Amino acid sequence: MARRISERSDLLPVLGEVFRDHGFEAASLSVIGARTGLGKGSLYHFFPGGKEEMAKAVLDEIDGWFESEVFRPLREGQDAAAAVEAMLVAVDAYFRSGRRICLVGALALADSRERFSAQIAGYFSAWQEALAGALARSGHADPEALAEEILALIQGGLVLARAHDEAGVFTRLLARLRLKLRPAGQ
Amino acid sequence: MARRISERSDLLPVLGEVFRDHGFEAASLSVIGARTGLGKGSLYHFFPGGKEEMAKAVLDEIDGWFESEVFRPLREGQDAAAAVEAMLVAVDAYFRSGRRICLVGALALADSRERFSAQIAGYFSAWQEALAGALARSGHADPEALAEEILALIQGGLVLARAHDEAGVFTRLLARLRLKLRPAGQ
DNA sequence: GTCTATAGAGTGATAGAC
DNA sequence: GTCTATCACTCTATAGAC
Repeated sequence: MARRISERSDLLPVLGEVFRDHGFEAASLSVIGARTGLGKGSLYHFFPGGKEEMAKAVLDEIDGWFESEVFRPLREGQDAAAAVEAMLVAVDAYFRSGRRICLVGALALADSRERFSAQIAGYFSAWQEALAGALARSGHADPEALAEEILALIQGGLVLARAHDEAGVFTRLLARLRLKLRPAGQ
Repeated sequence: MARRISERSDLLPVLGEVFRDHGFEAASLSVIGARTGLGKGSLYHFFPGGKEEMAKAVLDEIDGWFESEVFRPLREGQDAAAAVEAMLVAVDAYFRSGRRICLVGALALADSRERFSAQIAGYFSAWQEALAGALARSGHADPEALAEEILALIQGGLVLARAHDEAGVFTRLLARLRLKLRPAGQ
């Protein structure tokens, strides 16, 4: 019974992809076991709270990634317009130009939404506030509404890309968004 | 064994709400039975193909509703700008100003997506083509891209409204969209 | 008798918890 | 691995309309 070096934090990216692929309900412990290479015993050792604890840990990890790679740069970037552009680059990379869905958005629409409502709402609120701040600093009018619109475009773009199974939709929407943001930026 | 008058078409709205509330996977036959007031016998009598046939029938009904209430008016409306405005009114009513999610969009993000991919893609394609036509007739530049953007805003707005459990997001996005569409309209 | 709508016990498979 | 609950689904049995 070899003791394969597994750490909770190593499991989170795999769990994230499993939940993205199947959703929370349909991600069964056997699928999770197959993808992680761990038995149910090990999974419950790392996550005594079961699937719910797994999903919460994944959401925390996602929130942490966006906090350091997206939200904080938006808040602290000297050049606000450049920070917004950097956000678009990071978002395009993270969502693989529309080939990867947003787990937080998907959970918001799912049956299990209430279990994670605090984390879901927190993620979008933090994003919107950080983005609105950067938009305000770069001279855009009504930055809160514009930030809301940009978040909706991103989430809707991911829905449409998945619906058509064609990532181009997402790329086109981001390109149009860039054009719209440019005039005020320089 | 009283013979209560049930028709397949009467069940579809209820089934639609069950799938909206729980998603396809998590909508169990016992939940469906409880909400419809029918036993498994009746459900399998109306839908021999089980849950999958139920969902496909619901998607067909949704597509039919949008076809007659949204897509056809967009295609055939004499005043194209008024037809687009009428679409926004119909969409706001259908999604209860953001309190009701789009089942088609939710399925696009779900595990079961592949079973319904043709219907999902068809719904969004028909919508986008009809909308792009009306936008072109009312004088908008790049109508395909604008139609794509409007669809993404609607879908993203529904995600955000659900994420924040606050329908106001959706209403605000629609209001902003109206402002953006007005200049070219008159 | 036939057809349609109904009810629900019973099937094997599989779920998540531990 | 073991547990119990629940899953989707099958099947038999009904009642009433024709």
